[in-house]
Amino acid sequence: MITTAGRKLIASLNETQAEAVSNCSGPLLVLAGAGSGKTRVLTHKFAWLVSEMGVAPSSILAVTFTNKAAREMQGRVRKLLDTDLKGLDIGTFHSFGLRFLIRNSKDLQRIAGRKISTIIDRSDVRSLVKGIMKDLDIDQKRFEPGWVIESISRGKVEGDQKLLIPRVLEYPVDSIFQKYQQILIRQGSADFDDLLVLPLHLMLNDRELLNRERERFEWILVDEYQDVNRPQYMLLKLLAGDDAHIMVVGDPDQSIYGWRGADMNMILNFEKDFPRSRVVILEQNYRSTSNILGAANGVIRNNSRRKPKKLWTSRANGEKIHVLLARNEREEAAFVAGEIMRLRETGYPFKDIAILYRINAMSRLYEEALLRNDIPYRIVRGTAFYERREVKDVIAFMRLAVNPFDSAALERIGNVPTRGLGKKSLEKTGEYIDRNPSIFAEMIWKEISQSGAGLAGKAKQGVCELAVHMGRILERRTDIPSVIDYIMLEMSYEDELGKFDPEGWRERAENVRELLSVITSEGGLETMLAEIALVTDLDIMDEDTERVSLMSLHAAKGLEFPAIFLAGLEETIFPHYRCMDDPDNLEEERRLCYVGMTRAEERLYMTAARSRVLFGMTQRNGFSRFLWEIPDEFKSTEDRGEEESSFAGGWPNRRRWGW
DNA sequence: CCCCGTTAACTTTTT
DNA sequence: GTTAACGGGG
Repeated sequence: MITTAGRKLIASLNETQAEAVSNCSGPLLVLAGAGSGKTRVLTHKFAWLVSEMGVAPSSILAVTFTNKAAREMQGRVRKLLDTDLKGLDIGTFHSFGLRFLIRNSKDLQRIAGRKISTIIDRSDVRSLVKGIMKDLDIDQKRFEPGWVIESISRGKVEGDQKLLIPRVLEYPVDSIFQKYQQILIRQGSADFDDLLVLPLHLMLNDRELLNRERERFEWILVDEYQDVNRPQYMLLKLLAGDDAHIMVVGDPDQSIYGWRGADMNMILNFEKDFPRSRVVILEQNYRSTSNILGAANGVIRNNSRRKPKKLWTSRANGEKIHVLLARNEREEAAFVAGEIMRLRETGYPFKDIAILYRINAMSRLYEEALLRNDIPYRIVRGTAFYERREVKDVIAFMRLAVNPFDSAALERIGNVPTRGLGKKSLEKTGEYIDRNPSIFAEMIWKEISQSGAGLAGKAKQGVCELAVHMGRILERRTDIPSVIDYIMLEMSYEDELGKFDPEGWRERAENVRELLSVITSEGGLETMLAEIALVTDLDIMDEDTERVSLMSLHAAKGLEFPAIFLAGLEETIFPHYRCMDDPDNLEEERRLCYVGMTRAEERLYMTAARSRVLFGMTQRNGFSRFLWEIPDEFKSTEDRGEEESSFAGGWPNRRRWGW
């Protein structure tokens, strides 16, 4: 029996969407092609569960990949249910993990002997690993820190979560890992992987805890299932239990995070993993014109490992894909800017337009072209907003205040503004803190402000001052705006910004204030610090401003724009040279291209340059194979031809031959 | 011990 | 063009 409310919920859906929403009899896999209404299905499912199945909203766990997706889902669910629901558990895997660890912190201490006060991000991990490598005398040229970090992460993620030991590692990663882990535990910090692995560890070792968590969630909804990695999968499996009230939504063709450990097999094997499961395939695309869809299908068709799926649309053909083969990257960028102006005249506001590229290093080129044409833009870096120096500094002040054992924070801002604490003194201070018998931050800072941490002279004075400041921050811990004021004014960090960056300090100070708008200040300093690490640039982008968006293809996942420029379509850039040797990686690149193309609703431009100056070198790499994979019927190619050789003198790094 | 200049190296994608 | 590491002067 379906209620009126239920009928209303379903009325706006097509047949397969409705099937996905109303079928609650067992595990459900929704294969949702690009633009087929996947978020719609998720939100309606949520509402259906509440209004038709009588499930309490708080016992539905909904996980997404970005905070932005979570927020959007939350908003749409609220609207559908037309209530002011509290306790909606919609968030990212990582924020779920974090909240899990917070609410089970006693068990975390008991079972794993760990306490989480800080989440460390990529750059923290980087400096930590580099420091360790230095200590262990490991050549950073032979073993790139980036590679080491990746190996550590892989080791952790693919390890034995019950025993909490990594996969077998080789020298030198094994010894670095050990030290790394030791430091994390001592500092009371967790990396991103810990947020997934530690909850698993707890549930695998404590039956009662597992049951408690299982009972919490009657239903589980998962977005972007094609991008889950092993611990995420295990988490879901464990929480779902035998009766498996779970619906996952995803598209294998949009799996683009394999390099980060995402495993497409999870979605390909769903039916085997979850017995008695059903599959619903959404193939009608509501987003793009049929030319765009045809072109995208033409590209993705070249992948061998996929579930065949034929997306279709009832929309008109629309314009053909405009392929531009430019002479050089400057011409390409100028074309993009010019075309944007033209589009605007034909009725596309700037906010409907996006430029996508494979590597962030390319953003500057298009940025400059837009600047020259007075086109407003914003760059969306997928990376953490708080990786901006000023934001990071301010957070480091707070982190250190709350957690004196956070040596990364100490090193970062112990001497900011300068107070006579050099590298050596900071090191000594760190050691002194580690030896401190107290575990309470207040007492540690108080003690140091009197003792001077065993230092002498100027350094002693400096460390006392630092400790006093830290104490003051703690006193304000429930009032975050006042903490920020204290740091900016009393600790004269604002002056410091002015010294460091005389032109941009105003904007930087503004960024710090922006921090306040991102965070929920209830819950005080500690909660905020934990959550802030999970907030990215993407999450604070304001959609309504009249600006063109610039972002990497990865950052564009889940977004859509009426007009899209896909730039830099040249071999070794896209596909990227580090992905070209291995067929699996190449297929991921192709999926990335597919993702990019299907972001477009009406207009799609794909541009390439015969020669490109990148990283200070002129390269001629040939046009991307993806361009040739687009069937001719869907594209119109504009070839600007060869560069005139008489201008060859203008190329400083031009190779002598090779083309 | 700190600061500032220089040089050198290096550039995928990110929760 | 950019940031990180290094070395010499204060």
